[in-house]
Amino acid sequence: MSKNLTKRSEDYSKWYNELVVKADLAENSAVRGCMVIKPYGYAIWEKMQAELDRMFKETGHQNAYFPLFIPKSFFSKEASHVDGFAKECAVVTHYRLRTAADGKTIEVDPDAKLEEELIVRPTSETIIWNTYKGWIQSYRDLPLLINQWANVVRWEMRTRLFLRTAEFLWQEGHTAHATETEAVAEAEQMMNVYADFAQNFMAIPVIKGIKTANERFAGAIETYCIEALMQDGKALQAGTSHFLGQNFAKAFDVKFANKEGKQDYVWATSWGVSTRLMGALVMTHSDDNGLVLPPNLAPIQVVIVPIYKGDEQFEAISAEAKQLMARLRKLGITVKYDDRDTHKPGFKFAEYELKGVPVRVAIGPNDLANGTFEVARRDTLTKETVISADIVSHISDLLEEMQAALFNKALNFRDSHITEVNTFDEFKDVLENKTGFISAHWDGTTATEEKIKELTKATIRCIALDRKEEAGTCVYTGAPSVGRVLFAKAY
RNA sequence: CGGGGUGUAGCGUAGCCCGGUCAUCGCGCCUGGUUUGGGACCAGGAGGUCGCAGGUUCGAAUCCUGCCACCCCGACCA
Repeated sequence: MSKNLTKRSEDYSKWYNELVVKADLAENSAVRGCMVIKPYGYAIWEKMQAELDRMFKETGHQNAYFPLFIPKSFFSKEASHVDGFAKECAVVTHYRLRTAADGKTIEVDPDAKLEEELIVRPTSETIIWNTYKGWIQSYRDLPLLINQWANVVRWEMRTRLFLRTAEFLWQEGHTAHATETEAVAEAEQMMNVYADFAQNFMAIPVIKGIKTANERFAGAIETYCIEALMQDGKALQAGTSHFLGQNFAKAFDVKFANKEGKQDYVWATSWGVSTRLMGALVMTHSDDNGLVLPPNLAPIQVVIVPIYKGDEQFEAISAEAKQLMARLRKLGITVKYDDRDTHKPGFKFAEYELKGVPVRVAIGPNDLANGTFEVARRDTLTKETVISADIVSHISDLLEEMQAALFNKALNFRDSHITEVNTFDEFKDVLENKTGFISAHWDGTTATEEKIKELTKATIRCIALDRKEEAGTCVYTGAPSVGRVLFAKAY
């Protein structure tokens, strides 16, 4: 086995793919564009799910589940929505197979053609709003705050593990409100929930902002987003929250009686994050030795590796290891004791580094004699010797410290890759040579945005919510601008 | 869907131009032994319809045609 993964600088894509596969997170399946999420990768996703679900419930949301199939006619009800998704839908046309004339193969039974084709959901706005129509009559039924954990299918031309697969797992929140103000507040709240989750739980710094009209979700009035920066200097949209106005309510005729007894259309939001966050995790923190997991997300937070000669030493070390394991578990820390005698310690060290286990404790005869443990941390790859009396609090503190250290490291990288530019030459130079976000004035037109994209491949990632008001002139056209926006090449 | 590339054992590959002892090598796997503080070593062993289907030929991994899959670049996107 080659000791190092492909150098990031040479080919980041290859590095990423190999890392995902070698860290045992996922692989391409036999089905075009789909992926198999392997147990270790899925365990990370489960941790993310649990935390997000907790945050959704704390903000008053409930989970529900809606059908996988959407009648084609639902889709055509919201015009811009269908425009946005029509080109990437899987469609069910038949409901039965039969044995072919050759008696061996199976073919689609032409007699079993559906009256109306079913779309495999690429997102669930339409089927959900069709359902909400029956649930909402009065302002007393509002707000309706629902989330669903589901899989969706988007027939993408080109796929990439975690970042863009034909089928992916996600959650999608769909809420209905009596007023515009309340719906906008909900969309903003969920963007903040996502930002908190990304930063505090995944240790991924993000920029909160709104999308330009060009980048907006199909059918939305406003799209809020969180944008992250990967180690190769490309941006990744990590989550979105949409204010949908009354577009879907009108399309599906969802009205309610307000306090004055008047009929009005409800106001909507939708918001989602997906298994793409797994890709963000890999591309934000990992290094050439493998995955680097923030302690909050690590399926195994601490691994204990024994170093021994002979059964007697093994027994003594195991006793010590098991005692430490029990004490750590009492604090809610997940620990694995790797007592396999089929692999040498060095092999195990490398293996757990590849998997991104945050803390490794080694116990050998020297430690046994001295009453110490060797503690190694994954992020810095440093080792230190800790005495028995301090070991539990040391590890507990270390996990917290690492969580913060990973965030700060990513934050420093991100902040040092936001560059203000004032000329288009500078824009192109920074984009090609330094990479990252470019903060530049823009005249606010879609035409300019598209022209810049055509010339440089950079898109406007977002208009940051915390940008300062600053008069200037557009970096491309020289027309007046009220503030800077963030450009980047993106995944 | 357009351009480029690849497909040989579980993984990574050599061979293809120039058809014939060519199915190569490394890792992994199995057995035995010695090892164990950073991916062990020695010896022996198992494992392949050379992506699939046709064609050319006495003979095809190698040449031709079609198809499929994957990767990269573009368009699209969470």
